[in-house]
Amino acid sequence: MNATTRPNALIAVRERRTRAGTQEKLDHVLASAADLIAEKGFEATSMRDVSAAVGISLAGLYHYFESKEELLYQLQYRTFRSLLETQEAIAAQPGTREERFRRLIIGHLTFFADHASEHQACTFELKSLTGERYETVEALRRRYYRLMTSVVAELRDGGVTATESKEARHAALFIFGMLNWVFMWYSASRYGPMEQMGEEMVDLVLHGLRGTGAEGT
Amino acid sequence: MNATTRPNALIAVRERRTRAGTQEKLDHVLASAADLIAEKGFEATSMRDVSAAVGISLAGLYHYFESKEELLYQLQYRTFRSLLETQEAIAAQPGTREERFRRLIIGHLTFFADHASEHQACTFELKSLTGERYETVEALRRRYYRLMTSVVAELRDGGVTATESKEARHAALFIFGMLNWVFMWYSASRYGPMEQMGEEMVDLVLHGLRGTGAEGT
DNA sequence: TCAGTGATCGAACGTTCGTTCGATGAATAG
DNA sequence: CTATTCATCGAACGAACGTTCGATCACTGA
Repeated sequence: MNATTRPNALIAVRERRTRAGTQEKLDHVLASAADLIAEKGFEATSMRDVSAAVGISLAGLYHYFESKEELLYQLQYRTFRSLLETQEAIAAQPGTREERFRRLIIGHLTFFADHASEHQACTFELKSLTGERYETVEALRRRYYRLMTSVVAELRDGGVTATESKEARHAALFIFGMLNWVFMWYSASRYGPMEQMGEEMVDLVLHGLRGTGAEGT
Repeated sequence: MNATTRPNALIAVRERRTRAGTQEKLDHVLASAADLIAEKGFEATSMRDVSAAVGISLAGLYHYFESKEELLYQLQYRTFRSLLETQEAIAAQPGTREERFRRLIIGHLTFFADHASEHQACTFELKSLTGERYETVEALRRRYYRLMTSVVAELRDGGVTATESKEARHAALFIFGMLNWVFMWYSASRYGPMEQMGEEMVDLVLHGLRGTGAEGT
């Protein structure tokens, strides 16, 4: 049972003893790496770039991550894990279907507005992970997709069908496109707070382009 | 006036005399490169990969493209140019606002369904271009954005306002998200023809999640 | 106090990368 | 027919990459 080759060691990487402050430094490395990856892409970001940005030596970086892919895996895994916790808590709160949908949309947007670099690194570097690491992150992603799809299907199908309709599942995928594409162009200074962006998106999805007119100038 | 350093030589690369079949081979190289870039990403795709996939030598590749970035530029420029021609022709055809909107949505989806690799290379490798090459492609992208936004604004604002409303511009960006995200998960065998996907998307955008109910099972 | 180990480092290894060079067929214009 | 240009190639260059190694410090538990 070797620690480096044990197949299920992906999650419990930090189980061995560490000195105080090590976890914080690891988080700092991941945050800096996310910024670099968001700016230049994962392949174009070298371990030397990361080591320079975070202020430790190249060899020292390998004390925290056994490989470059492991670094990206940790980044994606922690981000999705945190998003899922946040959104599942939001989905569990009481309220009408519309209210739950609205809270999830705004929850997604505000979460990634606070983690813009992580969003880029998670969205555009999907296939930079391989094998078990890819599957583990993909499982999280699927779980999040199912959460959102169930809420969309409640809205579209009226909560009367046992299984989601094909159109509802497609609509959920369309909505994911809106949610994630926002970060291709959004900036708070040009577009105002993300919460209002979420309100506009909810209005579009609930009522269509002609809308209720309630949000007019 | 050196051909390699002249600033405006980006478009008219093929102005010098070529032998018969050269243009076809150039297109073939770009198509193969698009497949590789879509599969592995631009940075991870080496010139050696491209040369092997297309069956010419590494040095021979540099007869067609002066650099790796020029190859990506040609790929993106030609793709957007072709998309713009197609969609501007569609937008010019007669019909109601709803019909024009529907034709453009389906036009976008079917164009990239036929050019899936090019879509990935154009969407996820934006910032792999630099300087003038980036600006040239970005100008095409903006032109396409304005075309779509004007049609969305006609629908949302009822064609009565001289300038597009903020909400209409945001809605157009949301719709771009749907349109482009489709290719993250779409496959014809699992989801059926892209035309129907477009119909469902148009219904969602026009009437919202509760919709008209006309497309029910 | 002192062994053990967590944390960090400079230097190097082997590989792959984008690009260039000089040479050689193959087509074409005069 | 011949000079020119297009098209193609093998080989190489220098740089950058991910990763490893062995050696130090600096804590920490007994």
